[in-house]
Parts: sequence; structure tokens; C-alpha cells
Amino acid sequence: MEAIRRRQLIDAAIASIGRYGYGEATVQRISRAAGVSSGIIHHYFGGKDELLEASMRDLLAELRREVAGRLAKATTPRARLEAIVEGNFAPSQFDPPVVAAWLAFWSEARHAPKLARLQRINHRRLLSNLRHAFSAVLAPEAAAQAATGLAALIDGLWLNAALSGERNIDEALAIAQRFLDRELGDGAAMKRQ
Amino acid sequence: MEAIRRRQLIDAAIASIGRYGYGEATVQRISRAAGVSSGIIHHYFGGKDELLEASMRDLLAELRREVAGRLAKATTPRARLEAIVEGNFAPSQFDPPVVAAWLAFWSEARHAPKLARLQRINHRRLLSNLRHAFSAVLAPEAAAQAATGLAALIDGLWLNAALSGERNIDEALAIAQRFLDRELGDGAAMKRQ
Amino acid sequence: MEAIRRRQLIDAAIASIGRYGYGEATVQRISRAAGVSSGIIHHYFGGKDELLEASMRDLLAELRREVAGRLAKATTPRARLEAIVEGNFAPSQFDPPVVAAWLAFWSEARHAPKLARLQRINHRRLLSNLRHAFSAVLAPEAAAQAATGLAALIDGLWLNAALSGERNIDEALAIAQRFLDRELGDGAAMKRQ
Amino acid sequence: MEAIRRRQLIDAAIASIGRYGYGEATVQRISRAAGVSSGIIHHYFGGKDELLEASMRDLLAELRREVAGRLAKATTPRARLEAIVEGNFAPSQFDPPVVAAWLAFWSEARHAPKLARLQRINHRRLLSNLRHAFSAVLAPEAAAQAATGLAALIDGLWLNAALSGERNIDEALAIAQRFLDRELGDGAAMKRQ
DNA sequence: TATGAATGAGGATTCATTCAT
DNA sequence: AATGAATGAATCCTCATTCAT
Repeated sequence: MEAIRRRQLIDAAIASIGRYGYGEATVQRISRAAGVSSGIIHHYFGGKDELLEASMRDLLAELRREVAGRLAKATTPRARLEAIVEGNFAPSQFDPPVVAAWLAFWSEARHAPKLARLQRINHRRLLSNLRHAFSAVLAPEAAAQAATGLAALIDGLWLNAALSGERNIDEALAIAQRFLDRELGDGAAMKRQ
Repeated sequence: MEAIRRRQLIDAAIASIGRYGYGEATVQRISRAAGVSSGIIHHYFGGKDELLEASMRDLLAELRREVAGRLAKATTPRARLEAIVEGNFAPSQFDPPVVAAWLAFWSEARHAPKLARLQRINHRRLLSNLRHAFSAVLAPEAAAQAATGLAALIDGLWLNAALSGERNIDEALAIAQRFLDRELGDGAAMKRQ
Repeated sequence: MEAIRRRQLIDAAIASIGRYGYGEATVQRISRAAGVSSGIIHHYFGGKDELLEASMRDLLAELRREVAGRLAKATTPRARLEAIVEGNFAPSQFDPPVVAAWLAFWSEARHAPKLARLQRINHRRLLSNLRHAFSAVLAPEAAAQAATGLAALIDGLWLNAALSGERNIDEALAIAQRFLDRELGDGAAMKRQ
Repeated sequence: MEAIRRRQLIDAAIASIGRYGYGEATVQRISRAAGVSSGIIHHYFGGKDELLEASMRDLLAELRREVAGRLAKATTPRARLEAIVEGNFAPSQFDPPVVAAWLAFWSEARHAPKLARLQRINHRRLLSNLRHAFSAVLAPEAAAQAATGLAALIDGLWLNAALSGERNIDEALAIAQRFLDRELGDGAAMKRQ
């Protein structure tokens, strides 16, 4: 029962942020979207802030799943990097309410320490995953810079797609592939020296 | 008088978003930060939303100035591209309240048509600037893709620097330069064919 | 079963008033203190107000027992008066939760007719007991005044001890004895005339 | 303006406690009784609790005024003691809303440290006033006991009058006078020794 | 032009009560 | 007999907005 209600409420919270925006995602609206009474949020989460924190955790977990699932099937360094890129560009990450929620959490994280911590952990995992994959074919310094660059490119491509409303994921993937072509081409050469 | 007050209030609004967050930047706090009464906001802007819209316009104008100033001095295509990158990475763009305000506006823009319009115009100008500069040395299609890629990289690098709190601008610039090196190297070759 | 549950819940109600105050003694807290579910209160009492009324009745019954027990053993008028005083100053009447509950009921009685009725009955019994005992040695008018005075002294001494948190019962008893000394000294003289 | 509003709101708070009881004296009811909007309470007092604390302070100040005014005119120890008694039995202290508010504060003080402090100060002032006056004619120990006794009698008589709803102030005064007659008769004799 | 007192709608939260199990 | 999940009305409080000065 508890698991069901928490799921319902988290989904409703993300949907409400998507529909109304973070500041206008009220307890009233979220509970109505979940088809339950307003009091239930406090029963299961203790309060609105905790529900929103749980919602951010849920977004992060979903992204982690998308990446981890693809990563598990990858065998070469290049495939691992592509898995990370594709995980970040999975359809679930472009669902409009999800996009709105991500943006809201990035903004809120600046003033909510708990959200900031989640966001920091997420960012570090992405960087660490990328660096690890690049390290297989690049020298440490080059791997670090390539990781930072690809992380930025992933976020930037996602952001532009998210902000523009166009889900031109194919072009984003092509640009990321191109980035990989060059980093791995150069890097492989460098490492061979 | 009006110009002075509007300036004061816009600065106070950005500062308040930086200090308290978008949702907690109240009329009371903004007016106190500006050293004026709370009623004055409605006198000069008509309401809180209009002040916030004016503040976003102000951020955009400042960014435009940073880019345009550098662009005016650039003579080669490469210099133009670097001018755009450096304008976007100007110190003013990493001032913490400004960072917070940018993030807030990106988030809010999803639900405030007026803000969305401003953001769209800004994004198009960036893309158009980049495409124009790339077109001098790349074929149209390649120029478009390079522009999209660099725009994403700029936003992503800015975002990561902004979210991590570290203002490691030099690394960001190095990564962007590296991107340019490669696009222009390839591109020049392609165009020469 | 019913008797056991009612006892548990009344004790828990008084304990909760003692710990949290009247307004903060919620059904949730009371039932948790009793180690039962929240629904049980309505099952056995019909509602929160009825439980609180039963709790006040319980306090009154306990006070009555303290007085009646001592009164049964008293043989002289003076002993009867002392029995009443000592019953009112029994240790059970200074148990902090009981003190808090008494104060709360005095306050609530002004707006809850049922509680007001209980309190009125209690006050009349005290006065009647005192008057009856004084009548054995004082003229009717003097007995009535002595009874009113001693009733006030008892309440006032209890109240001051209760409010100050010090359970200086011995001093209170000494003062009451002193009052009796004088009333009975005078009174006896008057009656003898 | 501020002084006027605070006065209005304190009066309305006491009236509302009198009419509805402490727990039911809501911000809504208090502000309506004051003829102002509900938000104004937070504007002038910061919150409901602060208004209620200010109301208790007001009750205490009024009592202090009643006593101090009479005390200033008293020249003999006996007159001083009567001034204190009469101050505590002034008509203002039997106004029904005031009675209800006093009872409520006594009850609430057990769980609100700020109210507890006010109540403690008040009790100490009463005791100190009485002890000082008794000291002029009684030995220190006897004066202390007489003070405690009279303080209790005052509170008890007030309480019984308050609880019974009868404002039989004359009988209360007569009983207090009688107490004084005896304490001072004995005491004077003792001191003369 | 500028103030800040005042409003009252709307927010999160609490809680007595109900009821299916 | 007993549970505790669920409800929704009522609470305090916040805040953008208005307006007399």
C-alpha cells in the first residue's frame, strides 16, 4: 500500500511540476492529480518538501537505470561511452514533465541543500563513468578533459533540446558521436605514441 | 528618476533570486534590497511578474553586450567564434546571483510564455551567430551541425561550472578551444575540397 | 475488556495533557500513549470530547476517594476538616500530569457545559463538606464563611503549589492548620456563648 | 497607528478567549472581533502566539496597575495589605473574558515557557509585596507564612468567584479582612514581645 | 514620486473522524 | 474487538496587490 501510494504521489508530483511549474505545483494539485486527498502527502512523505525530494531522487534513479542498463551490455570503451550518451538521451529523459522537473530541480538545488547534494552526486557519477571509459584509451589528463567535455556536451545538448521543445534526439546523438570520433581518434593516437 | 529606480529594482530582484531563490524572492525582500518601499515595484513595473520579466531581459541584454563587444573586435571567423565563446564565459555570467537567476528563468520559462519567448530569441541569436561564423569556413550543413554542437557545449560547460559552484573557466575555455580546433581543422579541409 | 480499555485511554489522556497540554493532546498521541490504535477512542468513547469528559470525571472521582477515605476515619469535627484538607492535598493531586489536567479542565469548563457541570458539582461538594463539619462547632453564618474561606485557601494553596512547580505540601498544610486553629478557636468561643 | 492596532488586537484576543476559549480563539475570530483583516495580526505581532503572549502581558500589567494605584495611597501596613487585596479583587479582574483569559493562561503556562515566565514573575511580585507589608508588623518567618497564606487566599477566593460565575466580591473581601485581622492581631502581639 | 498599512486569497499542514478490513 | 489508511475541513501564515496619505 505504501509503495503504491508513494509511486502515485511521485508521479503526480512530477506531472504537476510539468504542468504548472515548481512553484505552482501545490499539495492540492499534486494530490488531485494522484486521485487522493491532500492529507495523504503528509501521511506518506511528512510534507511537500520531502515529496519533492523523493521525486528528484526518482528522476535520478530513472536516469541511473537508463545508463546502467546500457552500460551492462557494452563491451568496448567506445561502446561504454555510447551507452552513457544514449542513456542520458533516452526517451524517458525527454518526457516534457520530466524535462520541467529536471530544470526545476537544477534551479531549486541552489537553495535546497538536500537537492544540491543529490545533484552533486549525480554529476560526479556521470563524470566518473565517462573518465573511467575514456581512461581505457586516453592518457589520464586527456581522459579527464574529454570526460568534462563530453559531460558538458551531453548536458548542453539535452538542455537545448529540452528548452527548444524539439526532441531532435538524432541530431544530438550525431553530434555526440562526432565528439567521440575525434576524442578517440586523437586520443588513441596519443596513447599509442 | 524612473531609469534609476528600474535599475535599482532589477539589480535587487536578481540579487534576491540569488540569495533566496526564485520562489522566495518576494516583493518585500526585493524592495528592501533596493532600499525602497514595497509599493514602488507596482509603480514602476506594474507587478512582480513584470519586474522579473524585465530582470530576465536585463540578463539577456548583458550577455548580448558581452558577446557583441568582443565580436566587434574580431576580424577572422575563428576570432568571431572565440568572441562568442568568451562572451558567454565572461565573469559577469558566473556571478552567483546571476547564475541563480539564469537557472530560475530557464525553469520558469517553461510556464511563462513571455519568458519562453525571450529565451527562444536568445537561443536563436546564439545559434545564428555561431552558424554565421562557421559558414565562413564550413559547408552549410557542417556549419549548422558545428553551431549546434558548440552552442550545446557552451551551455553545458556554463551549466556544469554553475552547478558545481567552481568557476573553472579556464578549463571550460580550453575545452571549447579544442572543439574549435577540430571543427575548423576538419571543416577547412572539407571546404577546400 | 471495555473496562480495561477505558482505564488505559483515560490514563493516556491525562498523561498526554500533562505532557503536551490540552490543545496538543491529540487523538493520535493519546492512543499511542495507550498503546492502541487511534480508532479505538471512538469505539469506546464516541469521540475525543467524550474521552476528555470521562477523564475529568476520573480526576474528580479520584479526589472524592482521597477525601472520602480520610473522612471515614475521622471522628471529631476538627479531624473531619483536616481529612478534607489532607484529601485535597494528597500526593495524587500533585502528580504533574494531574495538575496540568486539572488546570486545563478549569479553563475548558468555561466553554464546555458538561465540564462546567462537573466542576460545579465538585465545588459544591467541597463547600458542603466543609460547612457541615464547621457547623458542628460554629454558628451557621460563621460556618458558612469559614467554609468559603477554607475552600478558597485549599484551592489557592493547591494552585500556588501547582503553578510554582514546588510541591511544598507541608507548608500548605501548616497554613491550612493555622486557619483551622483560628476559625475553630473563635468559633468554639462564639458557639459557647 | 501601531499602538492603536496592538490595543485593538489585544482586546479582541482577550474577548475571543472569553467567548470561545483559548483553543478556539482563532486568528480569524480575533481579527474579525477587532474589525480588521486576518493578516494584520502577523503584521503587528509576528504570529498568533506572540499576540497571545502580549495579551497575557497586558492582563498582568492591568493587575499591576490596579494594585500599584491603591498601594500608592496606602500609608499603614494594614492599608497596604488591603490595597493589595482590593487591587486583586478590582472589578476589572472579574470581567468574564478576563477571567477566562487568566484561567487559560494559567493552563497554557505549563507548556509555554514564555507564559510560564510571566506567570512566575507575577506570582513573585504578589508574594514580595505581601511579605514586605507583613514584615512591618510581623517577625520574618511569620511574615513569610502570612504572605503565602494570603496569596493563596486571594487566588483561591478569586478562583472560586471566577469559577462559580458569581461575583460575590464582598464576601471575598470580608474573608480576606478576617484573615488580616487575625494575622495582624497575632503578629502585632508577637512583634511587641 | 513614494510610502507602508491593510487586505484576503491561497499556501502547507494538522487532526478528529470514518470505515473497510 | 481492533486497526490504521484515508478524508477534508479548519488552522496559521505568507504575500502580491491596493490605496489613502
